[in-house]
Parts: sequence; structure tokens; C-alpha cells
Amino acid sequence: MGRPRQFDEQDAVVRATELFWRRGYHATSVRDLGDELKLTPSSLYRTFTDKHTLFLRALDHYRATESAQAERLLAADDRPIREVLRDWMLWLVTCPPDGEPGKGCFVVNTATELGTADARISERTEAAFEVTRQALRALLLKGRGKGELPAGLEIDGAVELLFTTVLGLRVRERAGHDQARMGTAIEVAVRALG
Amino acid sequence: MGRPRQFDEQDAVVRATELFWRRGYHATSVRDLGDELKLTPSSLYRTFTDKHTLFLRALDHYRATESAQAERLLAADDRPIREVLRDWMLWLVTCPPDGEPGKGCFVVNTATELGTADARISERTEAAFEVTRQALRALLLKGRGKGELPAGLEIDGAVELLFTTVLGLRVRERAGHDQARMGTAIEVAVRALG
DNA sequence: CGACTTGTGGAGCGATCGTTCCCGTACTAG
DNA sequence: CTAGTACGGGAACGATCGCTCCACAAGTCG
Repeated sequence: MGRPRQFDEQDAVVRATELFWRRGYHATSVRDLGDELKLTPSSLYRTFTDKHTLFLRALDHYRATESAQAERLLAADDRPIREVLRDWMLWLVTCPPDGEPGKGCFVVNTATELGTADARISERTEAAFEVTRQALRALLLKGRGKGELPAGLEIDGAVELLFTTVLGLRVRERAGHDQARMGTAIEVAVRALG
Repeated sequence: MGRPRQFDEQDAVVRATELFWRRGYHATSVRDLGDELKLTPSSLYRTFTDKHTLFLRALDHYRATESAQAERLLAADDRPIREVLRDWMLWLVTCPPDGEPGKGCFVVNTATELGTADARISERTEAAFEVTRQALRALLLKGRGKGELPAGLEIDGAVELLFTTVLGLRVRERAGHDQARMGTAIEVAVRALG
């Protein structure tokens, strides 16, 4: 009951994610958010409690959409494992074609901006990291099982190196590094699997 | 002529670096800086022009001290190259023993917080990245020359992978990841040199 | 000793921060 | 229809932002 919303809450979260992603937490003001989401302060606070809570919503939204995307790319189970891995890493590093500068990874940006000080935030970044790690592990296990990777491959070690490489790539994408060089890094990382 | 300073400018830059490093640019206010550096606003602005310029000074100071430290570790030319490389990466990832949380790498934190929007800042982060890249290249060339690394080692590729791995490690240190796991990543990265 | 130059302390500038409050509006339930 | 309820628009709260200004202090010159 009561008056119905004149805006789509989910759409507002999407726009908020975009803004927080590009500018970070501290550099994004509530008024910036209000302008971008077409929300007056009162609607924003009524709906999302406060800036911090909206940021958590944005993080959760990013995790949901991003890992859905990643799972789609990693789950193409008929293709060679190396190819899947390479294409996924290349996709991570390919900034959207529209001229805007690289936004990097929202989770990585958040982790480096806020460190471990805020528990509710860092438990989300850690969960996101763990999902990536497990996706890599599953992929490598499947690859070893299908005989595409050496039987003696140390899964734990390979996961750690690939995971670390992925984080580095996302920093480099944010920093606007040359795609060819990042492509080289990816190529060598995949080859390092043996 | 005129009244002499009551504070040490270099010491102030050191403290400012510490603060910007830990909190980032936007989350550090001029009053925070004033408290930490024991400077009144007027002295701070007279000496350092404004917050942005002080931040550039801090970045430059970090680059100077950090790369001096790195060069010292990388230049131990009597030891095996792999050992030097491993120790350097482990040092990068070892947060200071005093209980404070990991601050990560000031350059990486800055690059992810501010992206490529600010030219005067991103030209400094890029220069810092290039120094690291060149240090790795020199180390690998020396290693190959001394026969410690395979003669057929693709230097460019190895540099890209190691450099990317280093960035990833610094993100993980900031995020407070387990040192053993990061040690594993380092071990595998060094082994990947062949 | 003045005359001059530079640094210090701190009040305070206008702008913006995150947030709240109020009132008119648009809808539902009875 | 009326009563009740949630939303929309926007003014405005106190706090803090980056920064400036000015009277005074502490030195160097002649």
C-alpha cells in the first residue's frame, strides 16, 4: 500500500554500481548518485538506508553479474581448457569499446581503496576472490582429468599463480596498459601450465 | 633571510606519504595531514602549494625510497638469480611486523583509486611501473647470461608475467591474504622460468 | 637599532559532505 | 468517499571539505 515507486530499484543499483566502480567509494558523493540515479536524497535514503549500504548493494550486484558472466565463459565445456582460460583472461582485460577509460575490477578497486578496515566490505571482496579461485581450481581439475593438462600438475600452485595474475591484469587494465603486453602475459601464464 | 622553518620539510613528506599510502587520496583530508605533520594549514599551503601537489611529492618520495630498497635487493649479484627474485617478491608481500594492516603498494593503490584521469599522477605511476619492469628485465637478462636460466627463455614474455604477478601480489597483500598462499604463487612463478 | 622578509597560528571563507525533515502527492484498503 | 501509507521534491541541518587571510613571531639585512 501507499504510493508506488516512480523508479526501478534494480536499475538504480545498476547505475550506482557503474558510478562507484568508476570513481571509488570516497570520490562518489550522494549528490552524484542522486543525479545519476535520478533520485532525490529522500528517495535514495528511504530505499537504500545510506551511502554505505548502497555501496554494499552495488558490490553484491557486481558480484552477481560479473560471476554470472565469468561462469558462462568458463563453463563452455566442449572447448579446450587452455583456450577457455585464455579467452576468459583476455575478456577480463578488454575494456569496453566505447571510448571510456578502463574501470578495472570493482572488487579489486574496492579492496585496494578500503583495505581490510571495513568488515562488511572486505568480507564481500574476499568472497568474490574465493569464487574466482574456486572457478580456476575447477577448470584446472577438469583439464587435468581430460588429459589436456599434465597429470603431475600441481593444482594448488597453478591456481595461486593464475589467481594472482588475474588480479595483476585487472590493475593493469585500470591503469590503461597496452593490451598486447597484457596478452603476452596471459599467453605465458597459460603456457606455464605445462 | 626571513624567519626559519620550525619543521623539517623532508620529515613532513615522509609522514604525508605514510598517510596517503594508508588511506588513499580522497580519504585523507588536509586537516588529517596537518595533525599528522604537526603543521598548521598556513604552513602546509605555503610549503606544499596544495593537497594535490603534496600528494605528488609523496608519490615521488615513495618511488625514490621504494626503488632504492628494491635495487638493493635486486643488485646482490653474487647470489643465484632465482633466489634474488624470490626473496624480492617475498619482501614485497611481507607486511611490516607491527600489527598494522597491509598498506599494499602506494603506486598500485593510487593507480586503482584514480585510474588514468589525472595526468600528473598517472605519468608517475606509469614511470614507477616501468622501473619495475626494467629491473625485472635486467635481472632475467643477467640470469640468462650466467646460464642460470634457459638460453631459449623468452625475456619479454617472462617480464610481462612476472610484472603482472607482482601487481597481483601487492593487491593481495593489501587485502590481507594468507602469506603462505602468496608464497606458493611466488614459488610457481619462479619455477615457470624453466 | 630599525627595515625587511619569511614562517606560524588560527579564525574563518564559500562549497560541499552525508543526512534529515516536512509537506504535498499518489496510491491502497475499507 | 475517507483514512491511512508510502513516495517525491527540495530546503536545510551540522559537520567537514580545501583553502585563504591576517596579525604576530622570529629570524636576516643595513
